[in-house]
Amino acid sequence: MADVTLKKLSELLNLSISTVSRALKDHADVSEETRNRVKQLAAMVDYEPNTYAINLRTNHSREFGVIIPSIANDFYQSFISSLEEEARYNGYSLIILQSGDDPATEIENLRRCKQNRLAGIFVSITSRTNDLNPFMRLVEQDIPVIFFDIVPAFEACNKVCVDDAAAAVMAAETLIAQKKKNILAIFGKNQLSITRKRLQAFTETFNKYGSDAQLNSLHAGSTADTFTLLMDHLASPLKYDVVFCMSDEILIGVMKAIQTLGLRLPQDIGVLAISEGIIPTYYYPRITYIETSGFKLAKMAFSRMLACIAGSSYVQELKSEPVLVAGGSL
Amino acid sequence: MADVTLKKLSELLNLSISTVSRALKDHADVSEETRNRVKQLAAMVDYEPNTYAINLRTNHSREFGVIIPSIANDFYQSFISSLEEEARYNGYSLIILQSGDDPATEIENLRRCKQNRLAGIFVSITSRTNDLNPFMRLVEQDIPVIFFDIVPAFEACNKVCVDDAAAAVMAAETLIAQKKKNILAIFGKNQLSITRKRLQAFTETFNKYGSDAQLNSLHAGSTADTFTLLMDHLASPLKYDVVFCMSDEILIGVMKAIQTLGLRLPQDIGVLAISEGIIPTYYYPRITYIETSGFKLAKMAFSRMLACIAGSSYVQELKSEPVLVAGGSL
DNA sequence: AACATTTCCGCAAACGTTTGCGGAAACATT
DNA sequence: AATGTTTCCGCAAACGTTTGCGGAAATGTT
Repeated sequence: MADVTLKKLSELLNLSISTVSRALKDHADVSEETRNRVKQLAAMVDYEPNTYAINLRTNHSREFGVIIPSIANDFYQSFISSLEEEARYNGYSLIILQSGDDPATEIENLRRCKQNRLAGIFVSITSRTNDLNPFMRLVEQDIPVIFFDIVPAFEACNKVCVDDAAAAVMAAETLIAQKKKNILAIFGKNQLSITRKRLQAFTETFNKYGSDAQLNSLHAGSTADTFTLLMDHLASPLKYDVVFCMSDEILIGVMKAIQTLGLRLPQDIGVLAISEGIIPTYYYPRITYIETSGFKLAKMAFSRMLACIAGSSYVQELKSEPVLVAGGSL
Repeated sequence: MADVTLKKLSELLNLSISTVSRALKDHADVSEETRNRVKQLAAMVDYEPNTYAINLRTNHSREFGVIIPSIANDFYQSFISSLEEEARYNGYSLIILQSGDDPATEIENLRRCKQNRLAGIFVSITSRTNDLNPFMRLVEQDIPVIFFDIVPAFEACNKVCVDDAAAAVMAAETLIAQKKKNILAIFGKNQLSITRKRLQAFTETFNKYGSDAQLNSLHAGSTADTFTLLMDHLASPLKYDVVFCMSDEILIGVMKAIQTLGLRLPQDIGVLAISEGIIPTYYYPRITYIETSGFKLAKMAFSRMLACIAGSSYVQELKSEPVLVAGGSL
């Protein structure tokens, strides 16, 4: 029952191994009749090609590596979910490796990818990664590397990421269009590049439109930070008509405060967020947000990967366009 | 630069391939001196064994398959995160395959695992899976299969899952200890086995303790269902002093209603849930919940897998004990 | 000094595929 | 009828590793 190989098939059919192999892949060098005989028997005995042998012979596999800081994150969750679908549809599999935001583990994961001779690697670097050489060395060995989400700032490499500036611009424009006049905007840690990009684009947009809105931009390092900050700033008398949240983490803190204070959306105050799209559905009414979902990003990353495998050698930097998803919080 | 093999090493060292191979794995048949020479050169030229060849030769790989309905789920997220850590620590990798709650895709994924000759498979079956034979066939081919979370009801197989009954009992006991008298309990779809187990254990516990609490148990199919149901049942005059939520999905709907109605935790009403542990932290105060986290489950599943690979042939059914995590909602 | 034992290493087969090449048979063209 | 062309198939090498076996040299035992 166990392992049926090309050899066994060839013996049963009085053919050579080569002919059986070619027949199974519809090679023109074998007659239609023989092809059918072979395929029929193969189906009957449930022949399955030995992937180990194929990999060795062809010197490549149909597996991609995915290196991320942690899978426990809404963004990576949607990204991987979408990427896996694409991969499966194209006959590839995904190997997941978490770096736990530790550069050393990241290097170790990279080594494993190389050792397993994966067909390509998708990687979202840790916040503390500063040596990109190990990644570049893979590229030199013809293993395509696609950076996504958190990508190196300067290096010439394939990058696929959210258009942070565009998302922030869209947020600002939405608030301006809604004629909000007293805006409390909460951003993440100042040293993160994502924070700087979003903050800059956000404020610049208000200037560009010559808006007369009062804009108060604050930073919060975590959900808990945001909560205490907001409990203070949203205390009555209420000075704001809307709160803008740069990320899901912040949105959660803001909503905790709003609930605790008994404020109601959208009558008492409006809320607009930049979000992966999961958290906003947890509230009633649903939060209006600018989507930076991993789904689209994954499809872009995957098609870029296929292009690389097909031989595209130049590098490319792709950005996914944000989309406004209307809820009832504005 | 590219591919350095045993052959190249052997030529550089004037040794045979076999000796080099053995030296690298500290085989006793090669002298200490030679071993060191070999290892030194190998390190210098950055030799990396060809995994394809090793797999073919040894006829097994260090990769596990993980088949789940969808990765976009808090439970699977924590499960996989934890499982990947364990695997990596033990030199294994994880291949993720989503079935999209479609039995046909599930079979296809299973076929791919078999074809890729993975070392073992972790699987959480879809809600519509009823033919377990394809899985059993893998077991016969000496590929261990560990079912987790959603497991087959009757078949003799390795199962690792949450102790649904124990979690429900703990929930009931908590409510009784808190002397709650008017309980609104929301459960999921009645046809799901998880619902039946939790509902039964929950109500039986109240009977067992001879509680005089008023218990109203309702079913809701989704978050939206729960919301509309609760908007009705929690309308004033408020008849309940606590709401019990069987799952995260239900908790979200309940909280939406509570927020919309402007009820405050825990003064106006209490909330207790059975949860994966993420959602309860999204609210203020944090929701008190019975944890059924995937972390512990993953560790149990992995060690069971290792036992299977080591030759343990009997099947085992493991349950993870739930834990009460106190928040401020009771 | 003769023999037995240990130490160390190489030969070669095997794992299951893919594929370049060559060749026999069948067919088509003069 | 002789030649060129096409159709169909098999031989054998190659991918890089592991490992049983055998054997030469070194060491130990009478």
